[in-house]
Amino acid sequence: MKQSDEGAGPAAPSRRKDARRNKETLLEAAAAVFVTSGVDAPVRDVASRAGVGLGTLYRHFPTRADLIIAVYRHQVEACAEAGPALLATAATPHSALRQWIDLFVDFLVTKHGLAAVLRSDQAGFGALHDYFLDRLLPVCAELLDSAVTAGEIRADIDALTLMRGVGNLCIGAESDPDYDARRLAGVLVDGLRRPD
Amino acid sequence: MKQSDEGAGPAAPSRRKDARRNKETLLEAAAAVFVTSGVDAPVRDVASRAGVGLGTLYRHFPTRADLIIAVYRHQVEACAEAGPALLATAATPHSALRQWIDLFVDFLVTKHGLAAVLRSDQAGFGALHDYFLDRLLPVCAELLDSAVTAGEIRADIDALTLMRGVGNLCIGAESDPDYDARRLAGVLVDGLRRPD
DNA sequence: CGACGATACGGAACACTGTTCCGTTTTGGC
DNA sequence: GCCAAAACGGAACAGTGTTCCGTATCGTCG
Repeated sequence: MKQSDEGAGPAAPSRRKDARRNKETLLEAAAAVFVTSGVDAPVRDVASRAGVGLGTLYRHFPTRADLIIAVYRHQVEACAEAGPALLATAATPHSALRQWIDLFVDFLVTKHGLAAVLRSDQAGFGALHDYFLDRLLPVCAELLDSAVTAGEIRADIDALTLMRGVGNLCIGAESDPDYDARRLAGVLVDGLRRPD
Repeated sequence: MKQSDEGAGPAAPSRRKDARRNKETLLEAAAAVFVTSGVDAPVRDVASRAGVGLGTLYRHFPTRADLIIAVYRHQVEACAEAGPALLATAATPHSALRQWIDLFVDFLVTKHGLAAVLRSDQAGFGALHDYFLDRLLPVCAELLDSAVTAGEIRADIDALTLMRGVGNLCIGAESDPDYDARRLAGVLVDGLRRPD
């Protein structure tokens, strides 16, 4: 309902060897191109780097967002799993929240243009936005709730607003050494503390 | 050196009546189109709404950024002038800073897509970015310095980082009622307070 | 081993941008 | 009224994402 391969299982790999190989090649090419040219790199660059035609790329990844999701899925999963872990090990819920936000910011800041495209309303990027939210919002909400329940922070900021805010703070951070998104995110999380 | 009409005086208006009229018409058309379709609206929409050709538009506003700057110049000026005024009337420098940030956020949030394009690295938008910074950064720096000097806030966030952060927080705020950029900016400014 | 249908491939073609260019039209001074 | 300078209009160019379909390849089945 949300995406092609989310509705009915893990999307059985093709029976054809060339198809499987091309998909793998495309993922590697995309990862390489994203590192050097950012996630906004022309689709043609990815296809040609992989040595395949545009049609092939689009069959495997119907939209640009699907390609980006596939490339970064592992890291998003890792970030999602880190939430509960931090909650268990950190001194306080607020500390866990702060550390988790740091993780999230580091992830975004090291992917050229990801934060920007994450927020984009451009057609076709909705899937990307949705994926991140589906996967990470519950994690953020749990951390936030814990901190609120512990009385450490104010209760008038919801998880969605916080995540979008932090994501927005990361936009452009990778291309400007004078802009310190990490510190800014830290200030934001500081600002959540109960005004008292 | 920076822009067409900034280097050598206020850019003498054309001696031809049709040229002056078209420029005015274009500004009105642009303002109208920006309100309904955002500042990302196709240039063609502005030209056709104004009833002129593309060539005419581009002669008056060599780049899209010039058009946007011209449309919002008044409001940017007003925001810039509000800085010293707030510093003089507010109870504390931090309060003045907060109120000024509120003004800035309100301005950005009410202009569809302005915050996004302000931050954009797209070719041709540098002028827009530079204009905002030239005009508002000194104002922000003064407010920030006053608050730091008064010992109200931490000193490790510079004006550029703060402005870009606040600008980023506003991205997408106009198209999502669940995202409260104003409140988030308030939290950020709260977070600037000396941790003590 | 040799068809043969399903599957996947490649890249030309399309739609939609911003921007440039230049032949044509309009204007204002003489 | 004439004419050079200025401005106009929109076709044409360049760079995107995306679609489409004729062709090539693969895996199976006889």
